[in-house]
Amino acid sequence: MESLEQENSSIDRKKLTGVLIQGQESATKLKILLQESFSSEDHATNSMVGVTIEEILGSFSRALTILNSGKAPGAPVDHQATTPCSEEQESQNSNKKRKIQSCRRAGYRRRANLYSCTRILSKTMEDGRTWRKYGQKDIFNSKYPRSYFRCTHKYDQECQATRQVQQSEDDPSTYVITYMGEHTCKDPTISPHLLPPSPPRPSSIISFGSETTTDDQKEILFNSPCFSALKQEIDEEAPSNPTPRSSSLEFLMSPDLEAFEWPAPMAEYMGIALDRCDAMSDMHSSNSCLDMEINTILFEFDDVLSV
DNA sequence: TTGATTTGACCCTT
DNA sequence: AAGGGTCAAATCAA
Repeated sequence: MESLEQENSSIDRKKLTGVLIQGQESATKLKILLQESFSSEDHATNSMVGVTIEEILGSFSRALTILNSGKAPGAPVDHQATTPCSEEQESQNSNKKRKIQSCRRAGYRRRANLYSCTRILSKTMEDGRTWRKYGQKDIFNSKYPRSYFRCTHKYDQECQATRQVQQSEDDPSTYVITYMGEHTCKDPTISPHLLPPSPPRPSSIISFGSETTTDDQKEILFNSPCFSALKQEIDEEAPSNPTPRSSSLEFLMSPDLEAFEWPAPMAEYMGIALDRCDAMSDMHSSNSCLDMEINTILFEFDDVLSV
């Protein structure tokens, strides 16, 4: 009985590893294709695509590492690290400005890059979410300090999303925003209908090379309010130009994608797609499977769209 | 050991 | 009073 389960688990693991490796190869190929296809004058897009691809590949690598080491990704750390809390210091320090509890870090566990992270460039720090700033730090060899934000609903809804915001050194009017973790909260201040309408734009941003998806379906996906909103900030630089400045894949991978209220089946499948993107990683080989991986995602979209 | 990240107390603004 | 920003210190990863 138990051995059967173990055997199944082993098979699943092999399958999963195979899928991840395939995805890794696909992402590598995607990177090469994107490098070739984007014109060299569009530096912003090029750099964002590059960053995004590196993130995909990094995620793949981590997923494989985790899989091979037998650890569950994002497994909750042991927050109640048992150290009993002594209270002696507080009263002694009562006339100091800040009281220090001897056990204040008992549950503190720095995240070891287990969560997906996505970096974007934006002219504004606003993203429709409510954040609480919890720290700021001057970064070594960096002109500008880095600000640390957590989701306002971290405690009331146990939302794990955080972000770091830092002014770009190249362009101080631009913020480099790194999102980590995913919003699990339902923020009542977010409402899709508040988002601006999306202008018409070409039906596909990236040619996915899929025979299973029609241009109309791509149009639905990438002209949806979700994608429009996600690219809103980046497009602000050129609001009159309906041509997207960065790849739809990037928006597909934005953690804030979850912030939007997808129709139920779509939400489910977007979750899958996001997971897949998140599961890709470090590039070491380049092979053939781009179409397969992307097709897989689109195939799932097809399922949704045909619902 | 160093630099980055997170915590929690304190203070300010609304 | 509640919520958010600041800051020193604790903690962690490299």
